Amino acid sequence: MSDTEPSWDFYRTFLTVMQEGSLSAAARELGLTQPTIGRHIDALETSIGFQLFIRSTQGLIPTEAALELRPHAEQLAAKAAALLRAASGQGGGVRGTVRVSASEMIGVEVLPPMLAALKDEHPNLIIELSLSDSVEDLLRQEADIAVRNITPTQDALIVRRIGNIPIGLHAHRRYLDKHGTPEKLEELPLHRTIGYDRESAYVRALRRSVPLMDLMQPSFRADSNLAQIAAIRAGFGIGACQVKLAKRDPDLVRLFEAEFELPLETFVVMHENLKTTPRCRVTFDALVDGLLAYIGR
Amino acid sequence: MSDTEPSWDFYRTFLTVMQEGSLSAAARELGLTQPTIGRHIDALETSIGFQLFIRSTQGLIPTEAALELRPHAEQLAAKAAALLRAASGQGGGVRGTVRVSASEMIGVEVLPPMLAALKDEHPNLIIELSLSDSVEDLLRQEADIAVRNITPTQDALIVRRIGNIPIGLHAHRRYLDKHGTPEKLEELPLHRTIGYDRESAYVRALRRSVPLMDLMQPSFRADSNLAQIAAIRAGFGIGACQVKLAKRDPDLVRLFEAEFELPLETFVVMHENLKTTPRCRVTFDALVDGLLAYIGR
DNA sequence: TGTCGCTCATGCATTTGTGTATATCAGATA
DNA sequence: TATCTGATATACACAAATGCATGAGCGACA
Repeated sequence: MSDTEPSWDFYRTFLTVMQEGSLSAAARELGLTQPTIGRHIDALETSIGFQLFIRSTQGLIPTEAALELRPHAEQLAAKAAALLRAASGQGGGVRGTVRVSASEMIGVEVLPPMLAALKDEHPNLIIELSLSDSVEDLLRQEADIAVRNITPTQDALIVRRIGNIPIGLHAHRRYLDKHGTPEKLEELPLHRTIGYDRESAYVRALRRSVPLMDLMQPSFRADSNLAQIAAIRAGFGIGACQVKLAKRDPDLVRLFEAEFELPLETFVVMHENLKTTPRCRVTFDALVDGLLAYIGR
Repeated sequence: MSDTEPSWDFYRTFLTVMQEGSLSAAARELGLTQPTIGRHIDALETSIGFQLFIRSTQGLIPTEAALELRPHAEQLAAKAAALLRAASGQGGGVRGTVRVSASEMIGVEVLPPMLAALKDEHPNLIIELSLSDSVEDLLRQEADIAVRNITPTQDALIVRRIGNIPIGLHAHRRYLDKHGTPEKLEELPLHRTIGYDRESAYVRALRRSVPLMDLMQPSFRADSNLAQIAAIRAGFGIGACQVKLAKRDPDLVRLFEAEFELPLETFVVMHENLKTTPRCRVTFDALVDGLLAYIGR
């Protein structure tokens, strides 16, 4: 065990090897060569005093220790990326990289036009969009700004409440023509429905507020809201999706408009430290304005 | 502006230069030479595309940009240190480095015997003690375990409430012999008292709960509780300190035992991810047990 | 079985980075 | 003014890290 601190570059190499699964793949990723990567890992291992990988001819198998160090290396990488983003914003005016995190649905269906307009206004702005629902993004600085659907509990965050995005039950006209349009909620179990795959916290909360959900045995299960809306559009059956999104397609029919509507609370969140940073400031404002317009105030 | 990501080692060099104020000092700190440090900074500057320091013959003056990047580099360093601590704990059993954060008072007067006993029990444990009251330590992983006096609001933390450490007014017998012992609280303004220098959040809360405090114009002001207790011990005047600590010195007299007692809530806090880590687990337990014993259950 | 594609390991030439030594400048002190 | 101590910058030699080329092992597939 050497007494001197290992090069921080070794941590990056280590993480890349963990992510890619082999020295060669990590080398391609980092723009280095496989022998170099191998030597980095060797050096890191001797430095910390234990083995990180079991070498095999079909790749590297991480040891327990390596698995335990991985999250640390990921956080390190997140910080390094955040530093680089901060650096990219230097030089006056609105410039540099801003990283936005949003759910798949919001990120794919709702944000793009807003971000496009923002880019038109600020040509020097580079926008990264990370599709994730993790609440910890901002604190780990994996993103600068997040669009979230639950109240952020953490301090040190600037939270702007947008309002409720209405969720309704929808089906494609083609499906309804073939299988009939349910008149009463009780008929729902007789229909092909689209639901969640795993029992996430959100789904459990949903079950509590809508007891009816328990009766439904979805014939199409997907955790991805995007996959769900794709299934609705494909005429697979009846599913829940944002009312505003469904309205864009004239062939999507809303069902039980009076009886069924879930509110999806929406927030735009940013770390307090970034509020004076021009690139984050304008992006935050643009998202707030855009989303307010989207829900129709 | 180069397109390739700078070496993470450059970040470490940058931070050290910021901390030390010169290339030469940073070189000594890092065990490298001044030309090497200079080249690192050069490389980092060309990589991010703007100047970080204005060179002068008596050191380096950081630019605005450098000042803005510094906190990012510090967080990066904290993460790197946390990774290394995690690595130090590998290998089975209780081993490696654990970093404890506590207030000056607790860290100097209360913890040392507990930590000594802990070390006796686990010889392979290396204990780092960081004296700080910052609440963000744990989230930034600047420490593994913290002893705090306010309720931690953040999620993802394991919080163990210890109880209240009683704070009382005390003076040295020598002072009382010379200036008399106040009989009523109203006499306090006539005495030499010891108080806080700046209006911290804690002091404001204290003022609210003890209106009398407003009448006192401390003749000795210090933010450091250690300095305050030192002043009490030196017979400077009347000040507040932990009752348990005062009891250790037979010449310290408690005043207004019936009328004045502030509770100092105490918690031991750890990040949830560390609860399965042996070195953190045993240290957490030792601190909880030790502090419970200290307040006398 | 032979070949292709992937992997890691190793020897060697080259590039890159580092250290040593030195020059230069600014400020404090006698 | 002379001197000492701190700082950065630069030239040059050396050490260290990297890339290249190659060898060898394993699995998929024809």
